Amino acid sequence: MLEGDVTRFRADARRNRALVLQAARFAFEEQGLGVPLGEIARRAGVGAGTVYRHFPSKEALFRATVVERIELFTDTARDLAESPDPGPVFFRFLSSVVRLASRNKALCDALEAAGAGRFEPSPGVGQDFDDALEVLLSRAQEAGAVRQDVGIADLRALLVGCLSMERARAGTGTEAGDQGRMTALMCDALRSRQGVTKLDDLPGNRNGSQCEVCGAALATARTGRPARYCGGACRQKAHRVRGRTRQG
Amino acid sequence: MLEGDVTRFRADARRNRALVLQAARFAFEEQGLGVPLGEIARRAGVGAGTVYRHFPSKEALFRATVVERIELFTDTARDLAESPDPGPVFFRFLSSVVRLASRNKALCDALEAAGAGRFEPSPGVGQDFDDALEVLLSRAQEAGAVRQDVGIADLRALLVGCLSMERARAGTGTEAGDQGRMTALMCDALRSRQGVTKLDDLPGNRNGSQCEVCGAALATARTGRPARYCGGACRQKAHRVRGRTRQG
DNA sequence: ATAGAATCGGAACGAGCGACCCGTTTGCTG
DNA sequence: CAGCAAACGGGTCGCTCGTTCCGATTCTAT
Repeated sequence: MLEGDVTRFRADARRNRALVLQAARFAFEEQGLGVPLGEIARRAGVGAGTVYRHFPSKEALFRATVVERIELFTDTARDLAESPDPGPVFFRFLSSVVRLASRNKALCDALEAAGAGRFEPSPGVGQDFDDALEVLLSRAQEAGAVRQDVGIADLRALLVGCLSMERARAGTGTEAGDQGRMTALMCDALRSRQGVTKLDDLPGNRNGSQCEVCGAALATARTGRPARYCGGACRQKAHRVRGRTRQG
Repeated sequence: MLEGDVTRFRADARRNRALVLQAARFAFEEQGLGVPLGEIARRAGVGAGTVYRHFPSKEALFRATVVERIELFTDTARDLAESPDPGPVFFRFLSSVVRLASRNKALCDALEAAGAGRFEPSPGVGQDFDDALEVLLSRAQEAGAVRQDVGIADLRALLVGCLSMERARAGTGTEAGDQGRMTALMCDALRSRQGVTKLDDLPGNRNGSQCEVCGAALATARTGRPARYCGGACRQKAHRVRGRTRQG
Protein backbone atom coordinates (compact mmCIF):
# COMPACT_ATOMS: atom_id res chain seq x y z
CA MET A 1 0.00 0.00 0.00
CA LEU A 2 1.16 3.54 -0.67
CA GLU A 3 2.42 5.73 2.11
CA GLY A 4 0.45 8.62 0.71
CA ASP A 5 -2.80 6.84 1.56
CA VAL A 6 -2.62 7.94 5.15
CA THR A 7 -6.26 8.14 6.22
CA ARG A 8 -6.48 4.37 6.53
CA PHE A 9 -4.13 4.35 9.53
CA ARG A 10 -4.55 5.58 13.04
CA ALA A 11 -2.45 8.59 13.92
CA ASP A 12 -0.32 6.76 16.48
CA ALA A 13 0.33 3.98 14.00
CA ARG A 14 1.59 6.45 11.45
CA ARG A 15 3.79 8.15 14.02
CA ASN A 16 5.25 4.88 15.23
CA ARG A 17 5.90 3.67 11.74
CA ALA A 18 7.91 6.79 11.04
CA LEU A 19 9.81 6.39 14.30
CA VAL A 20 10.67 2.78 13.50
CA LEU A 21 11.81 3.64 9.99
CA GLN A 22 14.06 6.43 11.19
CA ALA A 23 15.55 4.38 14.00
CA ALA A 24 16.13 1.48 11.61
CA ARG A 25 17.78 3.80 9.12
CA PHE A 26 20.31 5.05 11.65
CA ALA A 27 20.89 1.67 13.26
CA PHE A 28 21.42 -0.09 9.93
CA GLU A 29 23.71 2.68 8.72
CA GLU A 30 25.91 2.30 11.76
CA GLN A 31 25.92 -1.44 12.29
CA GLY A 32 24.60 -3.00 9.11
CA LEU A 33 22.19 -5.88 8.83
CA GLY A 34 23.64 -7.41 12.00
CA VAL A 35 22.02 -4.98 14.38
CA PRO A 36 19.49 -6.76 16.65
CA LEU A 37 15.90 -5.91 15.96
CA GLY A 38 15.39 -5.28 19.64
CA GLU A 39 17.85 -2.42 19.51
CA ILE A 40 15.97 -0.81 16.65
CA ALA A 41 12.77 -1.07 18.68
CA ARG A 42 14.51 0.38 21.72
CA ARG A 43 15.91 3.29 19.72
CA ALA A 44 12.45 3.97 18.30
CA GLY A 45 10.96 3.88 21.78
CA VAL A 46 8.53 1.10 20.89
CA GLY A 47 8.24 -2.60 21.57
CA ALA A 48 9.41 -5.33 19.29
CA GLY A 49 5.82 -6.27 18.52
CA THR A 50 5.19 -2.84 17.08
CA VAL A 51 8.02 -3.28 14.62
CA TYR A 52 6.47 -6.53 13.46
CA ARG A 53 3.06 -4.90 13.09
CA HIS A 54 4.54 -2.59 10.46
CA PHE A 55 7.07 -4.85 8.78
CA PRO A 56 6.61 -8.59 8.34
CA SER A 57 10.27 -9.40 8.95
CA LYS A 58 13.59 -7.83 9.76
CA GLU A 59 14.64 -8.23 6.16
CA ALA A 60 11.59 -6.31 4.94
CA LEU A 61 12.50 -3.47 7.29
CA PHE A 62 16.05 -3.52 6.00
CA ARG A 63 14.82 -3.37 2.44
CA ALA A 64 12.53 -0.45 3.20
CA THR A 65 15.45 1.56 4.55
CA VAL A 66 17.98 0.61 1.91
CA VAL A 67 15.81 0.83 -1.18
CA GLU A 68 15.31 4.56 -0.83
CA ARG A 69 19.04 5.16 -0.73
CA ILE A 70 19.61 3.15 -3.88
CA GLU A 71 16.76 4.97 -5.59
CA LEU A 72 18.48 8.20 -4.67
CA PHE A 73 21.62 7.02 -6.43
CA THR A 74 19.57 5.92 -9.43
CA ASP A 75 17.85 9.28 -9.72
CA THR A 76 21.15 11.10 -9.47
CA ALA A 77 22.65 8.91 -12.19
CA ARG A 78 19.67 9.62 -14.45
CA ASP A 79 20.10 13.35 -13.97
CA LEU A 80 23.80 13.17 -14.72
CA ALA A 81 23.21 11.18 -17.91
CA GLU A 82 22.10 14.33 -19.70
CA SER A 83 25.25 16.19 -18.78
CA PRO A 84 27.93 17.06 -21.34
CA ASP A 85 31.45 16.04 -20.36
CA PRO A 86 30.51 12.40 -19.63
CA GLY A 87 34.00 11.30 -18.61
CA PRO A 88 34.51 13.45 -15.51
CA VAL A 89 30.85 13.04 -14.60
CA PHE A 90 31.19 9.28 -14.66
CA PHE A 91 34.24 9.24 -12.42
CA ARG A 92 32.78 11.79 -10.04
CA PHE A 93 29.58 9.80 -9.73
CA LEU A 94 31.44 6.58 -8.99
CA SER A 95 33.54 8.26 -6.33
CA SER A 96 30.44 9.81 -4.85
CA VAL A 97 28.62 6.51 -4.57
CA VAL A 98 31.59 4.87 -2.92
CA ARG A 99 32.13 7.76 -0.54
CA LEU A 100 28.51 7.86 0.58
CA ALA A 101 28.08 4.11 0.77
CA SER A 102 31.26 3.57 2.76
CA ARG A 103 29.71 5.54 5.61
CA ASN A 104 26.60 3.40 5.50
CA LYS A 105 27.12 -0.18 6.52
CA ALA A 106 23.59 -1.10 5.43
CA LEU A 107 24.40 -0.15 1.85
CA CYS A 108 27.67 -2.08 1.98
CA ASP A 109 25.86 -5.16 3.21
CA ALA A 110 23.13 -4.82 0.60
CA LEU A 111 25.58 -4.34 -2.26
CA GLU A 112 27.73 -7.22 -1.07
CA ALA A 113 24.75 -9.53 -0.70
CA ALA A 114 23.39 -8.52 -4.10
CA GLY A 115 26.83 -9.12 -5.59
CA ALA A 116 26.85 -12.62 -4.16
CA GLY A 117 23.41 -13.21 -5.65
CA ARG A 118 21.92 -13.83 -2.24
CA PHE A 119 19.66 -10.88 -1.91
CA GLU A 120 17.60 -8.54 -4.04
CA PRO A 121 16.51 -5.49 -2.05
CA SER A 122 13.33 -5.12 -4.04
CA PRO A 123 12.41 -6.31 -7.52
CA GLY A 124 13.80 -3.91 -10.08
CA VAL A 125 15.65 -1.56 -7.78
CA GLY A 126 19.05 -3.08 -8.41
CA GLN A 127 18.25 -3.38 -12.10
CA ASP A 128 17.20 0.26 -12.32
CA PHE A 129 20.46 1.31 -10.72
CA ASP A 130 22.45 -0.87 -13.08
CA ASP A 131 20.60 0.55 -16.08
CA ALA A 132 21.19 4.14 -15.05
CA LEU A 133 24.84 3.42 -14.32
CA GLU A 134 25.23 1.66 -17.66
CA VAL A 135 24.07 4.78 -19.45
CA LEU A 136 26.74 6.82 -17.68
CA LEU A 137 29.33 4.16 -18.50
CA SER A 138 28.58 3.94 -22.20
CA ARG A 139 28.50 7.73 -22.55
CA ALA A 140 31.92 7.90 -20.92
CA GLN A 141 33.17 5.13 -23.18
CA GLU A 142 31.85 6.90 -26.28
CA ALA A 143 33.68 10.02 -25.15
CA GLY A 144 36.87 7.96 -24.98
CA ALA A 145 37.35 8.48 -21.26
CA VAL A 146 36.82 4.89 -20.17
CA ARG A 147 38.35 1.72 -21.58
CA GLN A 148 36.07 -0.24 -23.88
CA ASP A 149 36.50 -3.68 -22.37
CA VAL A 150 34.67 -3.13 -19.08
CA GLY A 151 30.96 -3.73 -18.67
CA ILE A 152 28.28 -3.07 -16.13
CA ALA A 153 29.00 -6.34 -14.31
CA ASP A 154 32.61 -5.24 -13.86
CA LEU A 155 31.41 -1.93 -12.49
CA ARG A 156 29.10 -3.58 -9.99
CA ALA A 157 32.01 -5.72 -8.76
CA LEU A 158 34.28 -2.69 -8.65
CA LEU A 159 31.84 -0.84 -6.44
CA VAL A 160 31.79 -3.72 -3.98
CA GLY A 161 35.57 -3.93 -4.11
CA CYS A 162 36.06 -0.22 -3.53
CA LEU A 163 33.88 -0.39 -0.45
CA SER A 164 35.99 -3.25 0.90
CA MET A 165 39.17 -1.42 0.09
CA GLU A 166 38.17 1.85 1.67
CA ARG A 167 37.05 -0.01 4.77
CA ALA A 168 40.30 -1.98 4.90
CA ARG A 169 42.35 1.17 4.36
CA ALA A 170 40.41 3.02 7.04
CA GLY A 171 40.93 0.17 9.49
CA THR A 172 44.71 0.40 9.42
CA GLY A 173 44.71 3.60 11.41
CA THR A 174 46.19 5.78 8.69
CA GLU A 175 45.24 9.42 8.62
CA ALA A 176 41.67 10.19 7.65
CA GLY A 177 42.71 12.25 4.63
CA ASP A 178 43.32 9.03 2.76
CA GLN A 179 39.63 8.39 2.19
CA GLY A 180 38.97 8.01 -1.51
CA ARG A 181 42.53 6.92 -2.22
CA MET A 182 41.59 3.42 -3.29
CA THR A 183 38.69 4.74 -5.32
CA ALA A 184 41.04 7.05 -7.18
CA LEU A 185 43.27 4.07 -7.91
CA MET A 186 40.27 2.17 -9.25
CA CYS A 187 39.33 5.10 -11.48
CA ASP A 188 42.83 5.04 -12.93
CA ALA A 189 42.30 1.40 -13.79
CA LEU A 190 39.17 2.32 -15.73
CA ARG A 191 40.67 5.13 -17.77
CA SER A 192 41.37 4.25 -21.37
CA ARG A 193 45.07 4.31 -22.15
CA GLN A 194 47.56 2.45 -24.28
CA GLY A 195 49.23 -0.68 -23.01
CA VAL A 196 46.64 -1.95 -20.57
CA THR A 197 45.73 -5.60 -20.25
CA LYS A 198 43.10 -6.83 -22.70
CA LEU A 199 40.45 -8.08 -20.29
CA ASP A 200 38.57 -10.10 -22.86
CA ASP A 201 41.75 -11.89 -23.84
CA LEU A 202 42.95 -13.27 -20.52
CA PRO A 203 44.56 -16.71 -20.50
CA GLY A 204 41.91 -19.22 -19.59
CA ASN A 205 43.46 -22.10 -17.69
CA ARG A 206 40.70 -21.79 -15.13
CA ASN A 207 39.33 -25.27 -15.55
CA GLY A 208 42.37 -27.14 -14.28
CA SER A 209 43.53 -26.88 -10.68
CA GLN A 210 46.60 -24.93 -9.74
CA CYS A 211 49.52 -25.49 -7.44
CA GLU A 212 48.78 -24.12 -4.00
CA VAL A 213 52.30 -22.73 -3.66
CA CYS A 214 53.34 -21.32 -7.01
CA GLY A 215 50.02 -21.24 -8.89
CA ALA A 216 51.26 -23.28 -11.84
CA ALA A 217 48.64 -25.26 -13.75
CA LEU A 218 48.31 -28.86 -12.62
CA ALA A 219 47.68 -31.83 -14.85
CA THR A 220 44.25 -33.29 -14.20
CA ALA A 221 44.62 -35.97 -11.57
CA ARG A 222 43.10 -39.30 -12.46
CA THR A 223 44.18 -41.17 -9.38
CA GLY A 224 42.19 -40.61 -6.20
CA ARG A 225 42.31 -37.18 -4.63
CA PRO A 226 43.36 -34.16 -6.67
CA ALA A 227 46.97 -33.01 -6.62
CA ARG A 228 47.67 -29.85 -4.65
CA TYR A 229 51.24 -29.02 -5.63
CA CYS A 230 53.04 -28.84 -8.94
CA GLY A 231 56.08 -30.84 -7.93
CA GLY A 232 58.44 -32.01 -5.26
CA ALA A 233 59.84 -28.59 -4.44
CA CYS A 234 56.49 -26.98 -3.82
CA ARG A 235 55.14 -29.96 -1.94
CA GLN A 236 58.19 -29.93 0.33
CA LYS A 237 57.82 -26.23 0.90
CA ALA A 238 54.21 -26.69 1.95
CA HIS A 239 55.12 -29.42 4.40
CA ARG A 240 58.05 -27.46 5.77
CA VAL A 241 55.69 -24.61 6.63
CA ARG A 242 53.12 -26.98 8.08
CA GLY A 243 55.71 -28.60 10.31
CA ARG A 244 56.71 -25.24 11.69
CA THR A 245 53.17 -24.40 12.67
CA ARG A 246 52.66 -24.03 16.37
CA GLN A 247 49.69 -25.14 18.38
CA GLY A 248 47.00 -22.55 19.30
CA MET B 1 54.52 -26.59 22.21
CA LEU B 2 56.06 -27.82 19.00
CA GLU B 3 54.29 -30.37 16.87
CA GLY B 4 57.56 -32.18 16.39
CA ASP B 5 57.57 -33.11 20.08
CA VAL B 6 55.27 -36.03 19.51
CA THR B 7 56.27 -38.48 22.23
CA ARG B 8 54.43 -36.54 24.85
CA PHE B 9 51.06 -37.40 23.36
CA ARG B 10 49.16 -40.60 23.14
CA ALA B 11 48.82 -42.07 19.68
CA ASP B 12 45.05 -41.58 19.48
CA ALA B 13 45.39 -37.99 20.60
CA ARG B 14 47.88 -37.29 17.84
CA ARG B 15 45.65 -38.96 15.28
CA ASN B 16 42.56 -37.07 16.41
CA ARG B 17 44.39 -33.79 16.44
CA ALA B 18 45.40 -34.33 12.84
CA LEU B 19 41.85 -35.33 11.90
CA VAL B 20 40.44 -32.20 13.54
CA LEU B 21 42.97 -29.96 11.85
CA GLN B 22 42.26 -31.42 8.43
CA ALA B 23 38.48 -31.28 8.87
CA ALA B 24 38.76 -27.70 10.11
CA ARG B 25 40.91 -26.77 7.14
CA PHE B 26 38.34 -28.01 4.63
CA ALA B 27 35.32 -26.71 6.54
CA PHE B 28 36.81 -23.25 6.99
CA GLU B 29 37.90 -23.14 3.36
CA GLU B 30 34.39 -23.87 2.20
CA GLN B 31 32.29 -21.91 4.65
CA GLY B 32 34.63 -19.49 6.39
CA LEU B 33 34.71 -18.59 10.04
CA GLY B 34 30.94 -19.00 10.25
CA VAL B 35 30.94 -22.79 10.13
CA PRO B 36 29.63 -24.29 13.41
CA LEU B 37 32.26 -26.03 15.47
CA GLY B 38 29.98 -29.03 15.75
CA GLU B 39 30.17 -29.56 12.01
CA ILE B 40 33.96 -29.59 12.12
CA ALA B 41 33.78 -32.21 14.88
CA ARG B 42 31.30 -34.26 12.87
CA ARG B 43 33.49 -34.14 9.76
CA ALA B 44 36.49 -35.21 11.81
CA GLY B 45 34.49 -38.07 13.27
CA VAL B 46 35.06 -36.89 16.84
CA GLY B 47 32.98 -35.17 19.49
CA ALA B 48 32.93 -31.47 20.12
CA GLY B 49 34.68 -32.01 23.43
CA THR B 50 37.67 -33.48 21.65
CA VAL B 51 38.05 -30.37 19.57
CA TYR B 52 38.13 -28.28 22.74
CA ARG B 53 40.69 -30.59 24.27
CA HIS B 54 43.12 -29.72 21.48
CA PHE B 55 42.25 -26.09 20.85
CA PRO B 56 41.14 -23.69 23.57
CA SER B 57 38.63 -21.90 21.37
CA LYS B 58 37.14 -21.89 17.92
CA GLU B 59 39.23 -18.88 17.05
CA ALA B 60 42.45 -20.68 18.02
CA LEU B 61 41.50 -23.52 15.71
CA PHE B 62 40.80 -21.07 12.95
CA ARG B 63 44.15 -19.42 13.46
CA ALA B 64 45.96 -22.74 13.40
CA THR B 65 44.48 -23.54 10.00
CA VAL B 66 44.89 -20.12 8.44
CA VAL B 67 48.37 -19.29 9.69
CA GLU B 68 50.02 -22.03 7.69
CA ARG B 69 48.44 -20.77 4.47
CA ILE B 70 49.67 -17.26 5.10
CA GLU B 71 53.14 -18.57 5.92
CA LEU B 72 53.08 -20.39 2.60
CA PHE B 73 52.42 -17.09 0.84
CA THR B 74 55.17 -15.41 2.85
CA ASP B 75 57.71 -18.08 1.95
CA THR B 76 56.80 -17.87 -1.71
CA ALA B 77 57.18 -14.09 -1.65
CA ARG B 78 60.62 -14.42 -0.05
CA ASP B 79 61.73 -16.83 -2.73
CA LEU B 80 60.49 -14.57 -5.49
CA ALA B 81 62.29 -11.57 -4.03
CA GLU B 82 65.59 -12.86 -5.38
CA SER B 83 64.26 -13.19 -8.89
CA PRO B 84 65.36 -10.87 -11.70
CA ASP B 85 62.49 -9.27 -13.63
CA PRO B 86 60.74 -7.93 -10.51
CA GLY B 87 57.84 -6.31 -12.36
CA PRO B 88 56.21 -9.40 -13.87
CA VAL B 89 57.04 -11.39 -10.75
CA PHE B 90 55.23 -8.86 -8.59
CA PHE B 91 52.09 -8.91 -10.69
CA ARG B 92 52.10 -12.67 -11.02
CA PHE B 93 52.47 -13.07 -7.27
CA LEU B 94 49.58 -10.70 -6.56
CA SER B 95 47.31 -12.52 -9.00
CA SER B 96 48.34 -15.81 -7.54
CA VAL B 97 47.51 -14.81 -3.98
CA VAL B 98 44.11 -13.49 -5.04
CA ARG B 99 43.35 -16.56 -7.11
CA LEU B 100 44.23 -18.98 -4.35
CA ALA B 101 42.59 -16.99 -1.57
CA SER B 102 39.36 -16.48 -3.47
CA ARG B 103 38.78 -20.22 -3.32
CA ASN B 104 39.36 -20.23 0.42
CA LYS B 105 36.72 -18.46 2.43
CA ALA B 106 38.78 -18.77 5.59
CA LEU B 107 41.57 -16.70 4.06
CA CYS B 108 39.08 -14.12 2.84
CA ASP B 109 37.59 -13.82 6.31
CA ALA B 110 41.01 -13.60 7.93
CA LEU B 111 42.28 -10.94 5.53
CA GLU B 112 39.08 -8.96 5.87
CA ALA B 113 39.17 -9.14 9.66
CA ALA B 114 42.85 -8.20 9.72
CA GLY B 115 42.12 -5.30 7.40
CA ALA B 116 39.43 -4.04 9.75
CA GLY B 117 41.91 -4.28 12.62
CA ARG B 118 39.75 -6.78 14.43
CA PHE B 119 41.92 -9.81 14.25
CA GLU B 120 45.54 -10.84 14.13
CA PRO B 121 45.90 -14.52 13.15
CA SER B 122 49.05 -14.89 15.17
CA PRO B 123 51.60 -12.33 16.35
CA GLY B 124 53.97 -11.53 13.52
CA VAL B 125 52.40 -13.62 10.79
CA GLY B 126 50.61 -10.73 9.15
CA GLN B 127 53.65 -8.54 9.64
CA ASP B 128 55.95 -11.12 8.05
CA PHE B 129 53.68 -11.33 5.04
CA ASP B 130 53.56 -7.56 4.74
CA ASP B 131 57.34 -7.35 4.97
CA ALA B 132 57.89 -9.96 2.28
CA LEU B 133 55.30 -8.34 0.05
CA GLU B 134 56.86 -4.94 0.60
CA VAL B 135 60.19 -6.22 -0.70
CA LEU B 136 58.51 -7.41 -3.88
CA LEU B 137 56.73 -4.08 -4.20
CA SER B 138 59.80 -1.90 -3.80
CA ARG B 139 61.80 -4.07 -6.22
CA ALA B 140 59.02 -3.67 -8.78
CA GLN B 141 58.93 0.06 -8.14
CA GLU B 142 62.69 0.37 -8.54
CA ALA B 143 62.38 -1.46 -11.84
CA GLY B 144 59.84 1.15 -12.92
CA ALA B 145 57.04 -1.36 -13.30
CA VAL B 146 54.82 -0.08 -10.50
CA ARG B 147 53.77 3.48 -9.73
CA GLN B 148 55.71 5.15 -6.95
CA ASP B 149 52.80 6.50 -4.93
CA VAL B 150 51.40 3.23 -3.61
CA GLY B 151 52.56 1.66 -0.36
CA ILE B 152 52.15 -1.58 1.47
CA ALA B 153 48.97 -0.41 3.17
CA ASP B 154 47.45 0.25 -0.25
CA LEU B 155 48.45 -3.22 -1.33
CA ARG B 156 46.86 -4.84 1.70
CA ALA B 157 43.62 -3.00 0.96
CA LEU B 158 43.85 -3.93 -2.71
CA LEU B 159 44.12 -7.60 -1.85
CA VAL B 160 40.97 -7.40 0.24
CA GLY B 161 39.23 -5.48 -2.50
CA CYS B 162 40.23 -7.92 -5.22
CA LEU B 163 38.83 -10.78 -3.19
CA SER B 164 35.52 -8.95 -2.82
CA MET B 165 35.45 -8.14 -6.50
CA GLU B 166 36.21 -11.63 -7.70
CA ARG B 167 33.55 -12.99 -5.39
CA ALA B 168 31.02 -10.40 -6.58
CA ARG B 169 31.90 -11.07 -10.21
CA ALA B 170 31.60 -14.80 -9.68
CA GLY B 171 28.20 -14.40 -8.03
CA THR B 172 26.61 -12.78 -11.07
CA GLY B 173 26.53 -16.03 -12.96
CA THR B 174 28.88 -14.95 -15.72
CA GLU B 175 31.00 -17.61 -17.33
CA ALA B 176 33.78 -19.07 -15.19
CA GLY B 177 36.52 -17.92 -17.57
CA ASP B 178 36.18 -14.43 -16.10
CA GLN B 179 38.07 -15.33 -12.96
CA GLY B 180 41.01 -13.01 -12.52
CA ARG B 181 39.40 -10.29 -14.59
CA MET B 182 39.05 -7.82 -11.73
CA THR B 183 42.55 -8.60 -10.53
CA ALA B 184 43.93 -7.82 -13.96
CA LEU B 185 42.09 -4.52 -13.83
CA MET B 186 43.67 -3.69 -10.48
CA CYS B 187 47.11 -4.60 -11.77
CA ASP B 188 46.58 -2.11 -14.56
CA ALA B 189 45.84 0.50 -11.91
CA LEU B 190 49.17 -0.25 -10.25
CA ARG B 191 51.31 -0.03 -13.38
CA SER B 192 53.35 3.12 -13.65
CA ARG B 193 52.22 5.25 -16.56
CA GLN B 194 51.85 8.90 -17.45
CA GLY B 195 48.71 10.78 -16.59
CA VAL B 196 47.46 8.85 -13.59
CA THR B 197 46.00 10.50 -10.54
CA LYS B 198 48.54 11.65 -7.95
CA LEU B 199 47.37 9.68 -4.93
CA ASP B 200 49.28 11.74 -2.43
CA ASP B 201 47.75 14.92 -3.77
CA LEU B 202 44.05 14.19 -3.49
CA PRO B 203 41.71 17.02 -2.50
CA GLY B 204 41.07 16.78 1.21
CA ASN B 205 37.58 18.04 2.00
CA ARG B 206 37.10 15.00 4.20
CA ASN B 207 36.45 16.86 7.39
CA GLY B 208 33.20 18.53 6.42
CA SER B 209 30.03 16.57 5.69
CA GLN B 210 28.75 16.12 2.19
CA CYS B 211 25.37 16.29 0.51
CA GLU B 212 23.73 12.90 0.50
CA VAL B 213 22.46 13.37 -3.05
CA CYS B 214 25.19 15.09 -5.04
CA GLY B 215 28.17 14.79 -2.70
CA ALA B 216 28.93 18.50 -2.62
CA ALA B 217 30.71 19.78 0.49
CA LEU B 218 28.36 21.16 3.13
CA ALA B 219 29.03 24.18 5.29
CA THR B 220 29.44 23.17 8.91
CA ALA B 221 26.04 23.32 10.54
CA ARG B 222 25.91 25.38 13.71
CA THR B 223 22.20 25.00 14.38
CA GLY B 224 20.99 21.74 15.85
CA ARG B 225 21.28 18.63 13.71
CA PRO B 226 23.70 18.48 10.82
CA ALA B 227 22.53 19.31 7.32
CA ARG B 228 22.16 16.37 4.96
CA TYR B 229 21.60 18.07 1.61
CA CYS B 230 23.36 20.88 -0.18
CA GLY B 231 20.28 22.85 -1.19
CA GLY B 232 16.60 22.88 -1.99
CA ALA B 233 16.86 20.82 -5.17
CA CYS B 234 18.71 17.94 -3.56
CA ARG B 235 16.54 18.00 -0.46
CA GLN B 236 13.43 17.86 -2.60
CA LYS B 237 14.86 15.02 -4.63
CA ALA B 238 15.52 13.04 -1.49
CA HIS B 239 11.99 13.56 -0.24
CA ARG B 240 10.48 12.76 -3.62
CA VAL B 241 12.22 9.39 -3.54
CA ARG B 242 11.26 8.79 0.06
CA GLY B 243 7.58 9.50 -0.69
CA ARG B 244 7.62 6.92 -3.44
CA THR B 245 8.90 4.22 -1.13
CA ARG B 246 6.48 1.39 -0.62
CA GLN B 247 5.84 -0.60 2.50
CA GLY B 248 7.52 -3.99 2.87
C1' DA C 1 -18.96 10.21 26.38
C1' DT C 2 -18.75 5.57 25.00
C1' DA C 3 -18.11 1.33 22.66
C1' DG C 4 -15.44 -1.15 19.82
C1' DA C 5 -11.56 -1.93 17.24
C1' DA C 6 -6.91 -1.06 16.17
C1' DT C 7 -2.58 -0.72 18.22
C1' DC C 8 0.93 -1.13 21.69
C1' DG C 9 4.67 -3.42 24.21
C1' DG C 10 7.12 -6.66 26.45
C1' DA C 11 7.03 -11.36 28.02
C1' DA C 12 7.63 -15.79 26.15
C1' DC C 13 9.08 -19.15 22.63
C1' DG C 14 12.22 -21.72 19.83
C1' DA C 15 16.21 -22.28 17.06
C1' DG C 16 21.13 -22.10 16.66
C1' DC C 17 25.51 -21.89 18.52
C1' DG C 18 29.61 -21.84 21.60
C1' DA C 19 31.41 -23.53 25.81
C1' DC C 20 31.84 -26.85 29.32
C1' DC C 21 31.55 -31.17 32.10
C1' DC C 22 31.55 -35.88 33.52
C1' DG C 23 30.71 -40.88 32.93
C1' DT C 24 32.93 -44.05 29.90
C1' DT C 25 36.52 -45.86 27.03
C1' DT C 26 41.19 -46.48 25.52
C1' DG C 27 46.06 -46.74 25.34
C1' DC C 28 50.38 -46.77 27.81
C1' DT C 29 53.55 -48.70 31.37
C1' DG C 30 55.42 -51.64 34.76
C1' DC D 1 48.05 -58.62 32.22
C1' DA D 2 46.40 -55.03 35.27
C1' DG D 3 45.91 -50.49 36.89
C1' DC D 4 45.71 -45.83 36.02
C1' DA D 5 45.82 -41.58 33.81
C1' DA D 6 44.63 -39.48 29.71
C1' DA D 7 41.37 -38.87 26.15
C1' DC D 8 36.81 -39.33 24.29
C1' DG D 9 32.11 -37.67 23.22
C1' DG D 10 27.65 -36.47 23.79
C1' DG D 11 24.64 -34.25 26.86
C1' DT D 12 23.73 -29.85 28.84
C1' DC D 13 23.90 -25.03 29.99
C1' DG D 14 23.68 -20.21 28.83
C1' DC D 15 23.36 -16.81 25.56
C1' DT D 16 21.60 -14.21 21.55
C1' DC D 17 18.27 -13.12 18.34
C1' DG D 18 14.11 -13.34 15.32
C1' DT D 19 9.46 -14.06 15.90
C1' DT D 20 4.81 -14.65 18.10
C1' DC D 21 1.24 -13.88 21.33
C1' DC D 22 -1.98 -11.63 24.34
C1' DG D 23 -3.50 -8.57 27.99
C1' DA D 24 -3.40 -3.56 28.42
C1' DT D 25 -3.86 0.74 26.25
C1' DT D 26 -5.18 4.32 23.04
C1' DC D 27 -7.58 6.15 19.27
C1' DT D 28 -11.72 7.28 16.54
C1' DA D 29 -16.36 7.10 14.85
C1' DT D 30 -20.88 7.74 16.48
